[in-house]
Amino acid sequence: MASAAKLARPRRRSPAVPNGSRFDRRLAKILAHATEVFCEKGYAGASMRDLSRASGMSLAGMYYYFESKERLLYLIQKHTFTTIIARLRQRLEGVSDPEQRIRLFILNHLEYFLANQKAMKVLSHEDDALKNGFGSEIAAVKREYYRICVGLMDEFKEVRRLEFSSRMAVLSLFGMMNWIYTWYNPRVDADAGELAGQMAGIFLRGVGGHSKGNRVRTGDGGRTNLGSSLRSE
Amino acid sequence: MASAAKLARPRRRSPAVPNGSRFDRRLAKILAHATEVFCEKGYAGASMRDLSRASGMSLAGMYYYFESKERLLYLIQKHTFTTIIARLRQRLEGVSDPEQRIRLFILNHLEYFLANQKAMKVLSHEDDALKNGFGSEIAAVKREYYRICVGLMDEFKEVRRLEFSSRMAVLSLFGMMNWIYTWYNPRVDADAGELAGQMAGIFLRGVGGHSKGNRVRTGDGGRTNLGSSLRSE
DNA sequence: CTATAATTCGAACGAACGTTCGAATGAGAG
DNA sequence: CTCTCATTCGAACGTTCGTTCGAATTATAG
Repeated sequence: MASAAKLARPRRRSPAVPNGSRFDRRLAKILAHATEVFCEKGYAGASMRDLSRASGMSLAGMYYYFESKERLLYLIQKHTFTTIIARLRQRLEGVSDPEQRIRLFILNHLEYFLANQKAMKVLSHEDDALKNGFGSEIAAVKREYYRICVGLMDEFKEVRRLEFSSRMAVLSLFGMMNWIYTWYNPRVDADAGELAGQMAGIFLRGVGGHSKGNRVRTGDGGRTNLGSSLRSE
Repeated sequence: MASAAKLARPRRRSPAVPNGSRFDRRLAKILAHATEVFCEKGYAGASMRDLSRASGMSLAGMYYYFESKERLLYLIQKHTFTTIIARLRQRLEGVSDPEQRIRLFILNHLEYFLANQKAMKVLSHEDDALKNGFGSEIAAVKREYYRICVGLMDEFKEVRRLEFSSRMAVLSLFGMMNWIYTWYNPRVDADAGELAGQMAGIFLRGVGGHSKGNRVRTGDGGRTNLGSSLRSE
C-alpha cells in the first residue's frame, strides 16, 4: 500500500541538467516510444512487453518510471493536450478579429495534429480508455479546449450577427479536423497550412460568415475556396 | 487442420423458419450483444468471456457459431457496412438532382448512424483492428462507400461548375458525420433529419454550391442555415 | 577510495486471455 | 421408442497479460 507511492518520482541531486532531470528526459523518451506503439496497436492491444521492447528497456525497468500502463497513457494524453492548448493561447494573444481567431484555432490544431500525428491519434482514439481518476482529469482538459473553441464561435456569431448552434458547429469542426488521422497521407495530401485554409474555408462559409478571401499567416494571397492542387484519389 | 473448417455453418433440416434458420437467428442475437460489448470496451479490450456473458451463452458454446473473435468482428462490420450501402443505393434510385443526392447521402448516413449507433461506433473505431484477409475485405467495402460519395461530389461539381478537391471534401464530410459517435446525446441533440439538414447546409454552402434553401424530405420549409434549436451546452 | 542513492533487470507471480475437446443435452424423423 | 444430428457446456490447454521483488549494476557525493 505504502510501497506503491514511493515510485512517485524520486529526486535527483544535481539540478544542473539542461532540459529537466535525467529522470525526466528518460521518461520523455519512453513516452515517445510508447506513443508510437499505442498508435499502432491501440492502448488495450499494446502490451507492456511491446512497450518495453520499443523503449529498449527491460519490462521491470519501466516500472521505475511510471506505476502502471494506465498512468503511462495518462501522461501521454495530458502532455499532448496541455501543449496544444498552451500553443493556442500564445498564438491567440496577438489576434483580435473573430474570424482570424477561428482560422488560427484551426491552423494551430492541424499543425500540431500533423506534426504529432501519432500522439494525436492516441488522443483521439483512446478517448475513453482511461478510468475514473485519470479519465476525468483528461476529460476536464478536453472540455477546456472545447470551451475555448465555443468561445471563439460565440464572438464570431455576435460580430457577424449570425445565429447557429455553437455546439453543433464546433463539434462538426472538430470532426472535420480530427478525422484526418484516419486518412492523412503526407505524400498525397496538402500540408497543415493549406489544409487549414481549406477547412476554414468550408467551415466559415458553411456557417454563413462569408468573407471574400483572407488566410491567416499563409503566403499566397487570398484564395478562400478549395485549392485544386489535390486530385480526387 | 480440416477440423477447423467444419465449423463453417452447419445446415438445418427444416427451412420453414420465418426469418432465416434458427442458427442464423441465434447468431444474429450474438452479434447484437457483441456489438454492445465491442462498443463499450473496444475490440481488443473485450474478452471472449465478456462476449459470452453478454450473450448468455457459455464460452465454449460461442465457438459453435463463429470460429474466432476476429471473425465475429468481421461479421459485425461486414453486415453493418453492407446494409448502409444497400439502403443508400435504394434511396438514391429515385433522385437525380446532384445536390439532393448529396443531401440524401448525408441523411442516409446519419439516420443509419444514429439508429445503429453502437454498430457504427464499432465500425468507425475498430477500423484497422482486423488483419490480412478479414481486414482487406472490409477495406474494400469501405472503399466502395467512399467511391460512391466521391461520385456524387463529382456530379455536383460538374453541374455547378465548381472546382475543389473531391477527396478533401468527401473526407471532411465523413469527418463531420462520423465524429458524432464521440458526442451525440439524444437528450440534447437534434434527430437525424435535423442534423443531416444542418450538416448538409454547412457542407454544401462551404464547398461553394450555395442553394437558397431546400431540404431533402423534411417537413419544415427551406431553412438551409443552422437551426437555433440547440443551445451551446 | 567508500558509502549512498539512482537505475536496471531476470525471474517469477497469479490472473486472464483465445481456443479446443469430448461428453452431455436437446429436439425432430422414422 | 430409437437414431441422428444440432446445440451447449465444463474443464482444461498453452500463452500472454500487468505487475512485483530482490538482487545486481551504475553513478555521484564525500
